[in-house]
Amino acid sequence: MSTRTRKPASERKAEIVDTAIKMAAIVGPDRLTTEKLAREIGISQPAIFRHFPSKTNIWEAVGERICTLMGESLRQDIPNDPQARLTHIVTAQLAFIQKTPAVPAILFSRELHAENEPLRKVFASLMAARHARISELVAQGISTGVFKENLDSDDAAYLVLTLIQGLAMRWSLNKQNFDLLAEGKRLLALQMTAFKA
Amino acid sequence: MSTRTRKPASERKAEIVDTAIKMAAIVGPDRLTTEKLAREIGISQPAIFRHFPSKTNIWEAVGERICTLMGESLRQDIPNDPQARLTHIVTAQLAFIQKTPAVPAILFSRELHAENEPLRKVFASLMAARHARISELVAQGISTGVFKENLDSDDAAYLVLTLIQGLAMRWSLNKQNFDLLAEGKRLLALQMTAFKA
DNA sequence: TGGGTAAGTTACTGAATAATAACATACGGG
DNA sequence: CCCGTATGTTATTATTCAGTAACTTACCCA
Repeated sequence: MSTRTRKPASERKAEIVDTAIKMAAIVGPDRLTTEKLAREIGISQPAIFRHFPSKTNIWEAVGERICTLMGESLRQDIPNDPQARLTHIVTAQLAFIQKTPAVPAILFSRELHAENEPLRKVFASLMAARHARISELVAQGISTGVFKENLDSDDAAYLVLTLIQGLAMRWSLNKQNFDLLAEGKRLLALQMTAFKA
Repeated sequence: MSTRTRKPASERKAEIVDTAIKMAAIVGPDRLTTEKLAREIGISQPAIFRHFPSKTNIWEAVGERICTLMGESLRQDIPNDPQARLTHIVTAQLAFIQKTPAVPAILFSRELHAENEPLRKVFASLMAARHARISELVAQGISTGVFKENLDSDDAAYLVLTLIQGLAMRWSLNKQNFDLLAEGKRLLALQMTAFKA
């Protein structure tokens, strides 16, 4: 009685998704088999298919879950001036990546994108939304006079996005062996000098 | 006689490597099977193994080949002033990626890195060399007074590298659907305003 | 409290894929 | 010109993997 042998579907589904996210960062998204996933959870491999009709659906659920998590991580947007906001949004993004290294792992996985169009779309729209948000902040900075007038806010936003992505990639390839946040803050400060009036 | 049915080993080996590079960009490095490779070349699948003891060795040869190609692509270094040189090196790099899209594909393939340590090292040292080169150019720019004195040349070099990588990734994920060179030049120009004295 | 169902099990299948074995022949050097 | 070997071939294997089939039982609720 104390040792529960089964779990309700909703709970088990969430467990599968969370475990997939956790393990994707370790073994790589495409090398994560249903067998490994099941073993980590402590159930048999076919039990996975009680909860998802196919492996593809697990990845779609992972995409949705990461969307939710990422949305939450940016809910609080405290600072007032655009420059501080920009720093804040980049910092939050890097912190999220540090806590959820599966994100760059999945993002960099060309195979997953090739195989799973819905997942690709989820991440593409995540990136587009992020770009729009940053671009908007830059535009605010221009109008309040902290950024120079002839700055293209879309270009600036791409540079910032690229900074996040490039840094995440270097961090990922170097086995996560430096302080992502510290490095990000320093480089962003330098980056923003290109924007200033 | 006109239709040669066999090729000398050296030629066939090179053909296998070149075809692997070509196809890695299309189907993704990890989805490239020996069967697909052989079919593209026009030989049987086991024929591949006359020339390479295992698939891993093909990827190592690919790494070496890309090293060579990339080295060649940067041999001519015409401009004199550091700023133009920086532009030139970035442009050359982007042009190379445009011509050899397998490079970002392989670079972003976490699976390959996980499975093939020698290949990971090849690419890591390629990136390190590129960083050193850019950092050196920035340092020259500082000493000749076009870049500001308090600029950290390593940080600046990371920003430039990150620009290349991030751009390559966006280009790769967006199915190579914009002008990599034009976008790169424009963003680099903006980026460099952060470096100027 | 007992019965139906949801959540699990073991045993299995078929497809994909790297690699091997055994056999065949093109072709270059003596 | 012809022989040996380098470069192929077809047939086959072992493994890994997603997914299915058939059966089992824990747990909830009437």
